[in-house]
Amino acid sequence: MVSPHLVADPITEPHAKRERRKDARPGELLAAALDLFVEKGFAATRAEEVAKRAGVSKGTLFLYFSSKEELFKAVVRDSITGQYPEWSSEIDNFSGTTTALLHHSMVVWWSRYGATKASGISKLIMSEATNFPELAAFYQAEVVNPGRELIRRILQRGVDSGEFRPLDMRYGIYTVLAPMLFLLMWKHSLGACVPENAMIVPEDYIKALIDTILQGLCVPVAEAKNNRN
Amino acid sequence: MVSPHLVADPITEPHAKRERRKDARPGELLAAALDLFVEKGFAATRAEEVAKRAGVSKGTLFLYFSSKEELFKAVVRDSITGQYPEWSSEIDNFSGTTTALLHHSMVVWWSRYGATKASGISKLIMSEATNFPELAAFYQAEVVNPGRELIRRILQRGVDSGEFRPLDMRYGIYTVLAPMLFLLMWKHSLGACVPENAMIVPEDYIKALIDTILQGLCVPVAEAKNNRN
DNA sequence: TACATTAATAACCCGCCAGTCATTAATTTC
DNA sequence: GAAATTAATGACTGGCGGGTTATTAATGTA
Repeated sequence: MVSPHLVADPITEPHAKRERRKDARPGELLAAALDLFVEKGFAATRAEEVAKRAGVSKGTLFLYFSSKEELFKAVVRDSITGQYPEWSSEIDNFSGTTTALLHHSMVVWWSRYGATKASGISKLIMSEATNFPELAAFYQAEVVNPGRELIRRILQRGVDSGEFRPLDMRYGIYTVLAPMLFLLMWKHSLGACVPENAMIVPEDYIKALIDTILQGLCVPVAEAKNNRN
Repeated sequence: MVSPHLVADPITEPHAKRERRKDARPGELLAAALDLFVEKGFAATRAEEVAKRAGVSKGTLFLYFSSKEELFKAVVRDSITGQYPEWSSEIDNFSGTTTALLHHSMVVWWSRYGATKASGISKLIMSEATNFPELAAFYQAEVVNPGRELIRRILQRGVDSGEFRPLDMRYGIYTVLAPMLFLLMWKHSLGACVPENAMIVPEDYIKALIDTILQGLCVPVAEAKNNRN
Protein backbone atom coordinates (compact mmCIF):
# COMPACT_ATOMS: atom_id res chain seq x y z
CA MET A 1 0.00 0.00 0.00
CA VAL A 2 1.44 3.37 -1.00
CA SER A 3 1.36 6.51 1.05
CA PRO A 4 -2.10 8.07 1.19
CA HIS A 5 -0.51 11.43 0.36
CA LEU A 6 0.74 10.24 -2.97
CA VAL A 7 -1.29 11.68 -5.82
CA ALA A 8 -2.92 8.94 -7.87
CA ASP A 9 -0.89 8.12 -10.95
CA PRO A 10 -3.20 8.74 -13.90
CA ILE A 11 -1.49 5.97 -15.86
CA THR A 12 -1.68 3.07 -13.45
CA GLU A 13 -4.78 4.51 -11.80
CA PRO A 14 -6.55 6.60 -14.38
CA HIS A 15 -9.76 7.24 -12.43
CA ALA A 16 -9.31 7.96 -8.72
CA LYS A 17 -9.80 4.94 -6.53
CA ARG A 18 -12.78 5.88 -4.44
CA GLU A 19 -14.71 8.63 -6.12
CA ARG A 20 -17.84 9.89 -4.39
CA ARG A 21 -20.38 10.60 -7.13
CA LYS A 22 -23.77 10.08 -5.62
CA ASP A 23 -25.61 11.72 -8.51
CA ALA A 24 -23.99 9.79 -11.32
CA ARG A 25 -24.13 6.29 -9.80
CA PRO A 26 -27.79 5.42 -10.40
CA GLY A 27 -27.64 6.25 -14.08
CA GLU A 28 -24.42 4.34 -14.57
CA LEU A 29 -25.80 1.34 -12.71
CA LEU A 30 -28.98 1.41 -14.80
CA ALA A 31 -26.97 1.49 -18.00
CA ALA A 32 -24.81 -1.41 -16.90
CA ALA A 33 -27.84 -3.38 -15.72
CA LEU A 34 -29.65 -2.87 -19.03
CA ASP A 35 -26.61 -4.16 -20.90
CA LEU A 36 -26.31 -7.27 -18.79
CA PHE A 37 -29.99 -8.06 -18.39
CA VAL A 38 -30.39 -7.93 -22.16
CA GLU A 39 -27.27 -9.95 -22.73
CA LYS A 40 -27.84 -12.74 -20.22
CA GLY A 41 -31.36 -12.46 -18.80
CA PHE A 42 -32.55 -11.61 -15.32
CA ALA A 43 -31.70 -14.75 -13.37
CA ALA A 44 -28.35 -15.26 -15.08
CA THR A 45 -27.15 -11.69 -14.52
CA ARG A 46 -24.88 -11.42 -11.46
CA ALA A 47 -25.24 -8.40 -9.26
CA GLU A 48 -21.49 -8.27 -8.86
CA GLU A 49 -21.02 -8.07 -12.60
CA VAL A 50 -23.47 -5.19 -12.94
CA ALA A 51 -21.54 -3.35 -10.26
CA LYS A 52 -18.22 -4.08 -11.91
CA ARG A 53 -19.42 -2.79 -15.29
CA ALA A 54 -20.63 0.39 -13.62
CA GLY A 55 -17.22 0.74 -11.97
CA VAL A 56 -18.36 0.22 -8.38
CA SER A 57 -18.42 -2.60 -5.87
CA LYS A 58 -21.36 -4.90 -5.28
CA GLY A 59 -22.04 -3.18 -1.98
CA THR A 60 -22.56 0.11 -3.76
CA LEU A 61 -25.14 -1.41 -6.07
CA PHE A 62 -27.26 -2.45 -3.10
CA LEU A 63 -26.76 1.00 -1.64
CA TYR A 64 -28.76 2.48 -4.53
CA PHE A 65 -31.18 -0.39 -5.32
CA SER A 66 -32.59 -2.48 -2.52
CA SER A 67 -32.64 -5.72 -4.54
CA LYS A 68 -32.07 -7.15 -7.98
CA GLU A 69 -35.83 -6.96 -8.67
CA GLU A 70 -35.99 -3.27 -7.81
CA LEU A 71 -33.01 -2.68 -10.03
CA PHE A 72 -34.89 -4.35 -12.86
CA LYS A 73 -38.01 -2.27 -12.37
CA ALA A 74 -35.92 0.87 -12.45
CA VAL A 75 -34.37 -0.25 -15.72
CA VAL A 76 -37.82 -0.80 -17.26
CA ARG A 77 -39.07 2.60 -16.22
CA ASP A 78 -35.89 4.21 -17.47
CA SER A 79 -35.81 2.57 -20.87
CA ILE A 80 -39.38 1.72 -21.96
CA THR A 81 -42.22 3.44 -20.19
CA GLY A 82 -40.64 6.81 -20.78
CA GLN A 83 -41.31 6.61 -24.51
CA TYR A 84 -45.06 6.10 -24.30
CA PRO A 85 -46.24 9.70 -24.02
CA GLU A 86 -44.39 10.65 -27.18
CA TRP A 87 -45.82 7.76 -29.19
CA SER A 88 -49.27 8.48 -27.92
CA SER A 89 -49.23 12.06 -29.10
CA GLU A 90 -47.75 11.06 -32.45
CA ILE A 91 -50.75 8.83 -33.02
CA ASP A 92 -53.13 11.62 -32.07
CA ASN A 93 -51.46 14.11 -34.37
CA PHE A 94 -51.02 11.89 -37.42
CA SER A 95 -52.92 13.35 -40.35
CA GLY A 96 -52.67 10.72 -43.13
CA THR A 97 -54.65 7.54 -43.74
CA THR A 98 -54.75 4.87 -41.08
CA THR A 99 -53.00 2.54 -43.47
CA ALA A 100 -50.13 5.00 -43.53
CA LEU A 101 -50.31 5.47 -39.77
CA LEU A 102 -50.10 1.74 -39.16
CA HIS A 103 -47.23 1.35 -41.56
CA HIS A 104 -45.44 4.31 -40.05
CA SER A 105 -46.03 3.12 -36.49
CA MET A 106 -44.60 -0.30 -37.12
CA VAL A 107 -41.49 1.01 -38.79
CA VAL A 108 -41.00 3.62 -36.10
CA TRP A 109 -41.61 1.13 -33.31
CA TRP A 110 -38.93 -1.07 -34.71
CA SER A 111 -36.36 1.66 -35.25
CA ARG A 112 -36.91 3.32 -31.88
CA TYR A 113 -37.48 0.24 -29.80
CA GLY A 114 -37.20 -3.14 -31.54
CA ALA A 115 -33.79 -2.39 -32.99
CA THR A 116 -32.41 -0.98 -29.75
CA LYS A 117 -30.89 -2.66 -26.77
CA ALA A 118 -33.99 -1.88 -24.70
CA SER A 119 -36.05 -4.35 -26.69
CA GLY A 120 -34.13 -7.10 -24.98
CA ILE A 121 -36.21 -6.31 -21.91
CA SER A 122 -39.38 -7.48 -23.62
CA LYS A 123 -37.68 -10.71 -24.57
CA LEU A 124 -36.39 -11.14 -21.04
CA ILE A 125 -39.84 -10.74 -19.54
CA MET A 126 -41.46 -13.22 -21.87
CA SER A 127 -38.65 -15.61 -21.08
CA GLU A 128 -38.66 -15.33 -17.30
CA ALA A 129 -42.20 -14.26 -16.44
CA THR A 130 -43.14 -17.59 -14.89
CA ASN A 131 -40.02 -17.68 -12.71
CA PHE A 132 -40.54 -14.13 -11.46
CA PRO A 133 -44.29 -13.54 -11.20
CA GLU A 134 -43.89 -10.24 -9.43
CA LEU A 135 -41.85 -8.83 -12.29
CA ALA A 136 -44.40 -10.20 -14.76
CA ALA A 137 -47.26 -8.44 -12.99
CA PHE A 138 -45.29 -5.22 -12.88
CA TYR A 139 -44.53 -5.43 -16.59
CA GLN A 140 -48.08 -6.35 -17.51
CA ALA A 141 -49.42 -3.34 -15.66
CA GLU A 142 -46.87 -0.73 -16.67
CA VAL A 143 -45.85 -1.82 -20.17
CA VAL A 144 -48.20 -4.32 -21.82
CA ASN A 145 -51.57 -2.83 -21.04
CA PRO A 146 -50.68 0.73 -22.06
CA GLY A 147 -49.00 -0.65 -25.19
CA ARG A 148 -52.07 -2.58 -26.25
CA GLU A 149 -54.11 0.54 -25.83
CA LEU A 150 -51.91 2.37 -28.32
CA ILE A 151 -52.44 -0.32 -30.95
CA ARG A 152 -56.14 -0.46 -30.24
CA ARG A 153 -56.44 3.27 -30.90
CA ILE A 154 -54.74 2.93 -34.27
CA LEU A 155 -56.98 0.09 -35.40
CA GLN A 156 -60.11 1.78 -34.11
CA ARG A 157 -59.21 4.87 -36.09
CA GLY A 158 -59.12 2.73 -39.23
CA VAL A 159 -62.43 1.08 -38.47
CA ASP A 160 -64.07 4.41 -37.73
CA SER A 161 -62.81 5.91 -40.97
CA GLY A 162 -64.04 2.93 -43.00
CA GLU A 163 -60.55 1.89 -44.09
CA PHE A 164 -60.57 -1.33 -42.07
CA ARG A 165 -63.16 -4.04 -41.77
CA PRO A 166 -64.98 -4.13 -38.45
CA LEU A 167 -62.65 -5.92 -36.03
CA ASP A 168 -62.96 -7.84 -32.84
CA MET A 169 -60.41 -5.68 -31.07
CA ARG A 170 -59.57 -8.38 -28.52
CA TYR A 171 -57.86 -10.32 -31.28
CA GLY A 172 -57.39 -7.72 -33.99
CA ILE A 173 -54.67 -6.18 -31.89
CA TYR A 174 -52.61 -9.35 -32.18
CA THR A 175 -52.61 -9.07 -35.96
CA VAL A 176 -50.10 -6.31 -35.38
CA LEU A 177 -48.66 -7.21 -32.01
CA ALA A 178 -47.89 -10.88 -32.63
CA PRO A 179 -45.63 -10.56 -35.68
CA MET A 180 -43.79 -7.62 -34.18
CA LEU A 181 -43.14 -9.30 -30.86
CA PHE A 182 -42.16 -12.46 -32.66
CA LEU A 183 -39.57 -10.52 -34.63
CA LEU A 184 -38.27 -9.10 -31.39
CA MET A 185 -38.14 -12.49 -29.69
CA TRP A 186 -36.45 -14.07 -32.66
CA LYS A 187 -33.81 -11.38 -32.83
CA HIS A 188 -32.90 -11.93 -29.20
CA SER A 189 -33.03 -15.72 -29.18
CA LEU A 190 -32.47 -18.16 -32.02
CA GLY A 191 -31.83 -15.32 -34.42
CA ALA A 192 -28.73 -14.50 -32.42
CA CYS A 193 -27.46 -18.05 -32.91
CA VAL A 194 -27.86 -18.38 -36.67
CA PRO A 195 -24.86 -16.70 -38.28
CA GLU A 196 -25.71 -16.25 -41.94
CA ASN A 197 -28.39 -18.18 -43.75
CA ALA A 198 -31.97 -18.05 -42.52
CA MET A 199 -31.29 -14.68 -40.94
CA ILE A 200 -34.24 -12.32 -40.74
CA VAL A 201 -33.71 -8.79 -42.09
CA PRO A 202 -36.14 -6.78 -39.97
CA GLU A 203 -36.92 -4.19 -42.59
CA ASP A 204 -37.73 -6.83 -45.19
CA TYR A 205 -39.74 -8.79 -42.68
CA ILE A 206 -41.83 -5.78 -41.77
CA LYS A 207 -42.33 -4.91 -45.41
CA ALA A 208 -43.60 -8.39 -46.26
CA LEU A 209 -45.69 -8.42 -43.13
CA ILE A 210 -47.41 -5.12 -43.79
CA ASP A 211 -48.37 -6.26 -47.24
CA THR A 212 -50.12 -9.26 -45.78
CA ILE A 213 -51.68 -7.48 -42.87
CA LEU A 214 -53.07 -4.60 -44.88
CA GLN A 215 -54.49 -6.66 -47.68
CA GLY A 216 -56.17 -8.63 -44.97
CA LEU A 217 -57.40 -5.73 -42.95
CA CYS A 218 -58.38 -3.24 -45.61
CA VAL A 219 -61.73 -3.41 -47.31
CA PRO A 220 -60.76 -4.52 -50.83
CA VAL A 221 -61.53 -1.59 -53.05
CA ALA A 222 -62.79 -3.58 -55.99
CA GLU A 223 -64.84 -5.84 -53.76
CA ALA A 224 -66.59 -3.33 -51.55
CA LYS A 225 -69.63 -3.50 -53.82
CA ASN A 226 -69.04 -7.03 -54.88
CA ASN A 227 -69.64 -10.59 -53.88
CA ARG A 228 -67.29 -12.88 -51.86
CA ASN A 229 -69.54 -14.26 -49.21
CA MET B 1 -29.95 -44.49 12.87
CA VAL B 2 -32.03 -47.66 13.10
CA SER B 3 -30.74 -51.15 12.76
CA PRO B 4 -30.00 -52.10 9.16
CA HIS B 5 -31.72 -55.44 9.83
CA LEU B 6 -35.08 -53.85 10.41
CA VAL B 7 -37.50 -54.66 7.59
CA ALA B 8 -38.91 -51.55 5.90
CA ASP B 9 -42.41 -50.71 7.12
CA PRO B 10 -44.69 -50.87 4.06
CA ILE B 11 -46.80 -48.06 5.48
CA THR B 12 -44.06 -45.52 5.94
CA GLU B 13 -42.31 -47.05 2.93
CA PRO B 14 -45.09 -48.16 0.59
CA HIS B 15 -43.18 -48.90 -2.61
CA ALA B 16 -40.16 -51.14 -2.28
CA LYS B 17 -37.04 -49.29 -1.38
CA ARG B 18 -34.63 -50.05 -4.10
CA GLU B 19 -36.29 -51.36 -7.24
CA ARG B 20 -34.09 -52.27 -10.17
CA ARG B 21 -35.95 -51.31 -13.36
CA LYS B 22 -33.38 -50.50 -15.94
CA ASP B 23 -35.85 -50.46 -18.82
CA ALA B 24 -38.42 -48.16 -17.27
CA ARG B 25 -36.08 -45.51 -15.84
CA PRO B 26 -35.23 -43.53 -18.99
CA GLY B 27 -38.87 -43.03 -19.93
CA GLU B 28 -39.83 -41.99 -16.44
CA LEU B 29 -36.90 -39.60 -16.25
CA LEU B 30 -37.81 -38.08 -19.62
CA ALA B 31 -41.40 -37.54 -18.50
CA ALA B 32 -40.30 -35.92 -15.26
CA ALA B 33 -37.76 -33.76 -17.08
CA LEU B 34 -40.34 -32.57 -19.62
CA ASP B 35 -42.66 -31.54 -16.80
CA LEU B 36 -40.02 -29.58 -14.96
CA PHE B 37 -38.26 -28.04 -17.96
CA VAL B 38 -41.61 -26.71 -19.16
CA GLU B 39 -42.59 -25.52 -15.71
CA LYS B 40 -39.36 -23.77 -14.73
CA GLY B 41 -37.06 -23.57 -17.74
CA PHE B 42 -33.73 -25.26 -18.37
CA ALA B 43 -31.39 -23.35 -16.08
CA ALA B 44 -33.88 -23.18 -13.21
CA THR B 45 -34.68 -26.88 -13.24
CA ARG B 46 -32.69 -28.82 -10.64
CA ALA B 47 -31.37 -32.23 -11.57
CA GLU B 48 -32.24 -33.49 -8.12
CA GLU B 49 -35.84 -32.46 -8.57
CA VAL B 50 -36.13 -34.28 -11.88
CA ALA B 51 -34.80 -37.39 -10.20
CA LYS B 52 -37.15 -37.03 -7.28
CA ARG B 53 -40.19 -36.68 -9.52
CA ALA B 54 -39.14 -39.79 -11.40
CA GLY B 55 -38.81 -41.60 -8.10
CA VAL B 56 -35.05 -42.09 -8.16
CA SER B 57 -31.99 -40.43 -6.69
CA LYS B 58 -29.90 -37.82 -8.42
CA GLY B 59 -27.12 -40.33 -8.91
CA THR B 60 -29.46 -42.52 -10.95
CA LEU B 61 -30.32 -39.65 -13.25
CA PHE B 62 -26.67 -39.19 -14.16
CA LEU B 63 -26.41 -42.93 -14.63
CA TYR B 64 -28.81 -42.69 -17.58
CA PHE B 65 -28.00 -39.23 -18.94
CA SER B 66 -24.46 -37.96 -18.89
CA SER B 67 -25.43 -34.33 -18.22
CA LYS B 68 -28.37 -31.98 -17.94
CA GLU B 69 -27.88 -30.91 -21.56
CA GLU B 70 -27.99 -34.47 -22.83
CA LEU B 71 -31.13 -35.02 -20.81
CA PHE B 72 -32.66 -32.03 -22.53
CA LYS B 73 -31.77 -33.23 -26.01
CA ALA B 74 -33.34 -36.58 -25.22
CA VAL B 75 -36.53 -34.82 -24.12
CA VAL B 76 -36.70 -32.87 -27.39
CA ARG B 77 -36.23 -35.96 -29.52
CA ASP B 78 -38.80 -37.81 -27.47
CA SER B 79 -41.51 -35.16 -27.54
CA ILE B 80 -41.14 -33.07 -30.72
CA THR B 81 -39.09 -34.48 -33.53
CA GLY B 82 -41.01 -37.72 -33.40
CA GLN B 83 -44.15 -36.05 -34.75
CA TYR B 84 -42.63 -34.68 -37.95
CA PRO B 85 -42.94 -37.71 -40.21
CA GLU B 86 -46.66 -37.94 -39.54
CA TRP B 87 -47.26 -34.25 -40.27
CA SER B 88 -45.21 -34.45 -43.39
CA SER B 89 -47.24 -37.26 -44.87
CA GLU B 90 -50.50 -35.58 -43.89
CA ILE B 91 -49.46 -32.58 -45.98
CA ASP B 92 -48.56 -34.78 -48.90
CA ASN B 93 -51.84 -36.67 -48.75
CA PHE B 94 -54.18 -33.72 -48.24
CA SER B 95 -56.65 -33.50 -51.11
CA GLY B 96 -58.55 -30.21 -50.57
CA THR B 97 -57.64 -26.63 -51.40
CA THR B 98 -54.47 -25.15 -49.96
CA THR B 99 -56.61 -22.67 -48.07
CA ALA B 100 -58.22 -25.60 -46.33
CA LEU B 101 -54.87 -27.30 -45.83
CA LEU B 102 -53.39 -24.22 -44.22
CA HIS B 103 -56.38 -23.78 -41.97
CA HIS B 104 -56.35 -27.44 -41.05
CA SER B 105 -52.62 -27.48 -40.41
CA MET B 106 -52.75 -24.54 -38.03
CA VAL B 107 -55.62 -25.97 -36.03
CA VAL B 108 -54.01 -29.38 -35.90
CA TRP B 109 -50.62 -27.98 -34.99
CA TRP B 110 -52.17 -26.20 -32.08
CA SER B 111 -54.20 -29.12 -30.82
CA ARG B 112 -51.40 -31.66 -31.18
CA TYR B 113 -48.50 -29.47 -30.15
CA GLY B 114 -49.29 -25.91 -29.09
CA ALA B 115 -51.89 -26.96 -26.57
CA THR B 116 -49.74 -29.73 -25.10
CA LYS B 117 -47.05 -29.67 -22.48
CA ALA B 118 -44.40 -30.30 -25.12
CA SER B 119 -44.91 -26.83 -26.56
CA GLY B 120 -43.21 -25.47 -23.47
CA ILE B 121 -39.97 -26.73 -24.98
CA SER B 122 -40.22 -24.23 -27.82
CA LYS B 123 -40.77 -21.45 -25.34
CA LEU B 124 -37.87 -22.65 -23.25
CA ILE B 125 -35.51 -22.64 -26.22
CA MET B 126 -36.44 -19.14 -27.33
CA SER B 127 -35.99 -18.03 -23.75
CA GLU B 128 -32.63 -19.60 -23.06
CA ALA B 129 -31.02 -19.93 -26.47
CA THR B 130 -28.43 -17.24 -25.81
CA ASN B 131 -27.41 -18.75 -22.48
CA PHE B 132 -27.03 -22.24 -23.95
CA PRO B 133 -25.76 -21.85 -27.51
CA GLU B 134 -25.14 -25.54 -27.91
CA LEU B 135 -28.77 -26.35 -27.18
CA ALA B 136 -29.85 -23.59 -29.54
CA ALA B 137 -27.79 -25.03 -32.37
CA PHE B 138 -29.18 -28.48 -31.70
CA TYR B 139 -32.75 -27.19 -31.74
CA GLN B 140 -32.21 -25.12 -34.85
CA ALA B 141 -30.89 -28.12 -36.73
CA GLU B 142 -33.31 -30.76 -35.54
CA VAL B 143 -36.54 -28.82 -34.99
CA VAL B 144 -36.63 -25.38 -36.60
CA ASN B 145 -35.23 -26.10 -40.02
CA PRO B 146 -37.38 -29.18 -40.67
CA GLY B 147 -40.40 -27.27 -39.34
CA ARG B 148 -39.90 -24.37 -41.70
CA GLU B 149 -39.67 -26.78 -44.55
CA LEU B 150 -43.12 -28.13 -43.72
CA ILE B 151 -44.63 -24.65 -43.83
CA ARG B 152 -42.76 -23.80 -46.98
CA ARG B 153 -44.24 -26.83 -48.71
CA ILE B 154 -47.77 -25.79 -47.78
CA LEU B 155 -47.33 -22.26 -49.10
CA GLN B 156 -45.60 -23.42 -52.24
CA ARG B 157 -48.52 -25.74 -52.93
CA GLY B 158 -50.84 -22.73 -52.79
CA VAL B 159 -48.66 -20.64 -55.07
CA ASP B 160 -48.33 -23.48 -57.57
CA SER B 161 -52.09 -24.00 -57.67
CA GLY B 162 -52.75 -20.28 -58.16
CA GLU B 163 -54.57 -19.88 -54.88
CA PHE B 164 -51.88 -17.70 -53.32
CA ARG B 165 -50.06 -14.71 -54.66
CA PRO B 166 -46.42 -15.32 -55.56
CA LEU B 167 -44.51 -15.17 -52.30
CA ASP B 168 -41.00 -14.48 -51.18
CA MET B 169 -40.78 -17.70 -49.21
CA ARG B 170 -38.02 -16.38 -46.97
CA TYR B 171 -40.58 -14.11 -45.32
CA GLY B 172 -43.86 -15.63 -46.39
CA ILE B 173 -43.22 -18.48 -43.99
CA TYR B 174 -43.30 -16.06 -41.08
CA THR B 175 -46.81 -14.99 -42.00
CA VAL B 176 -47.83 -18.33 -40.55
CA LEU B 177 -44.98 -19.08 -38.19
CA ALA B 178 -44.83 -15.77 -36.34
CA PRO B 179 -48.41 -15.57 -35.06
CA MET B 180 -48.41 -19.23 -34.07
CA LEU B 181 -45.14 -19.05 -32.18
CA PHE B 182 -46.26 -15.83 -30.56
CA LEU B 183 -49.38 -17.56 -29.31
CA LEU B 184 -47.22 -20.34 -27.94
CA MET B 185 -44.83 -17.92 -26.25
CA TRP B 186 -47.64 -15.91 -24.80
CA LYS B 187 -49.35 -18.95 -23.38
CA HIS B 188 -46.19 -19.98 -21.57
CA SER B 189 -45.13 -16.54 -20.35
CA LEU B 190 -47.26 -13.52 -19.60
CA GLY B 191 -50.42 -15.40 -20.52
CA ALA B 192 -49.79 -17.66 -17.53
CA CYS B 193 -49.70 -14.62 -15.25
CA VAL B 194 -52.91 -12.90 -16.33
CA PRO B 195 -55.75 -14.62 -14.52
CA GLU B 196 -58.94 -13.50 -16.26
CA ASN B 197 -59.21 -10.45 -18.43
CA ALA B 198 -56.98 -10.05 -21.44
CA MET B 199 -56.68 -13.82 -21.68
CA ILE B 200 -56.17 -15.20 -25.16
CA VAL B 201 -58.51 -18.04 -26.20
CA PRO B 202 -56.30 -19.94 -28.66
CA GLU B 203 -59.14 -21.17 -30.86
CA ASP B 204 -60.56 -17.66 -31.22
CA TYR B 205 -57.11 -16.24 -31.82
CA ILE B 206 -56.41 -18.73 -34.58
CA LYS B 207 -59.79 -18.10 -36.14
CA ALA B 208 -59.25 -14.33 -36.26
CA LEU B 209 -55.73 -14.86 -37.46
CA ILE B 210 -56.64 -17.15 -40.33
CA ASP B 211 -59.18 -14.65 -41.57
CA THR B 212 -56.51 -12.01 -41.79
CA ILE B 213 -53.81 -14.21 -43.22
CA LEU B 214 -55.96 -15.73 -45.93
CA GLN B 215 -57.48 -12.54 -47.14
CA GLY B 216 -53.94 -11.30 -47.41
CA LEU B 217 -52.50 -14.35 -49.05
CA CYS B 218 -55.29 -15.33 -51.43
CA VAL B 219 -55.57 -13.76 -54.83
CA PRO B 220 -58.75 -11.71 -54.45
CA VAL B 221 -61.26 -13.35 -56.72
CA ALA B 222 -62.91 -10.15 -57.91
CA GLU B 223 -59.57 -8.45 -58.44
CA ALA B 224 -57.70 -11.11 -60.35
CA LYS B 225 -58.54 -9.36 -63.59
CA ASN B 226 -58.67 -5.93 -62.06
CA ASN B 227 -56.49 -2.99 -61.11
CA ARG B 228 -54.94 -2.24 -57.71
CA ASN B 229 -51.36 -1.46 -58.52
C1' DT C 1 -6.30 21.45 11.45
C1' DA C 2 -9.85 18.84 13.60
C1' DC C 3 -14.26 16.86 13.44
C1' DA C 4 -18.54 15.14 11.42
C1' DT C 5 -20.82 13.04 7.74
C1' DT C 6 -21.61 9.60 4.46
C1' DA C 7 -20.20 7.30 -0.14
C1' DA C 8 -17.86 3.34 -1.08
C1' DT C 9 -15.71 -0.89 -0.10
C1' DA C 10 -14.48 -5.90 0.69
C1' DA C 11 -14.85 -9.55 3.50
C1' DC C 12 -18.31 -12.36 5.07
C1' DC C 13 -22.63 -15.30 5.65
C1' DC C 14 -25.63 -18.65 4.07
C1' DG C 15 -27.89 -21.45 0.98
C1' DC C 16 -27.81 -23.70 -3.32
C1' DC C 17 -26.58 -27.15 -6.94
C1' DA C 18 -24.18 -30.01 -11.07
C1' DG C 19 -21.73 -33.77 -11.10
C1' DT C 20 -18.81 -37.69 -8.57
C1' DC C 21 -17.85 -41.85 -6.15
C1' DA C 22 -17.53 -45.24 -2.62
C1' DT C 23 -20.97 -48.08 -0.73
C1' DT C 24 -25.18 -50.95 -0.68
C1' DA C 25 -28.32 -54.29 -2.11
C1' DA C 26 -31.21 -56.59 -5.80
C1' DT C 27 -30.67 -59.96 -9.17
C1' DT C 28 -28.27 -63.48 -11.79
C1' DT C 29 -25.26 -67.28 -12.33
C1' DC C 30 -23.47 -71.56 -11.08
C1' DG D 1 -26.83 -70.60 -1.13
C1' DA D 2 -22.56 -68.45 -2.32
C1' DA D 3 -20.22 -65.61 -5.47
C1' DA D 4 -20.45 -62.26 -9.19
C1' DT D 5 -22.65 -58.59 -11.37
C1' DT D 6 -24.64 -54.19 -11.63
C1' DA D 7 -28.70 -50.91 -10.53
C1' DA D 8 -29.28 -47.63 -7.21
C1' DT D 9 -28.03 -44.67 -3.57
C1' DG D 10 -26.70 -40.46 -0.85
C1' DA D 11 -22.99 -38.22 1.13
C1' DC D 12 -19.60 -35.22 -0.60
C1' DT D 13 -17.09 -31.56 -3.29
C1' DG D 14 -16.15 -27.28 -5.13
C1' DG D 15 -17.81 -23.21 -6.62
C1' DC D 16 -21.10 -19.73 -7.03
C1' DG D 17 -23.98 -15.67 -5.85
C1' DG D 18 -27.60 -12.51 -3.39
C1' DG D 19 -27.51 -9.66 0.21
C1' DT D 20 -25.24 -7.67 4.79
C1' DT D 21 -22.12 -5.11 7.59
C1' DA D 22 -18.09 -3.36 9.83
C1' DT D 23 -14.63 -0.58 8.14
C1' DT D 24 -12.40 2.97 5.30
C1' DA D 25 -11.74 7.26 3.25
C1' DA D 26 -13.52 11.37 0.57
C1' DT D 27 -15.76 15.55 1.33
C1' DG D 28 -17.91 19.28 3.88
C1' DT D 29 -17.72 22.35 7.84
C1' DA D 30 -15.71 25.43 11.29
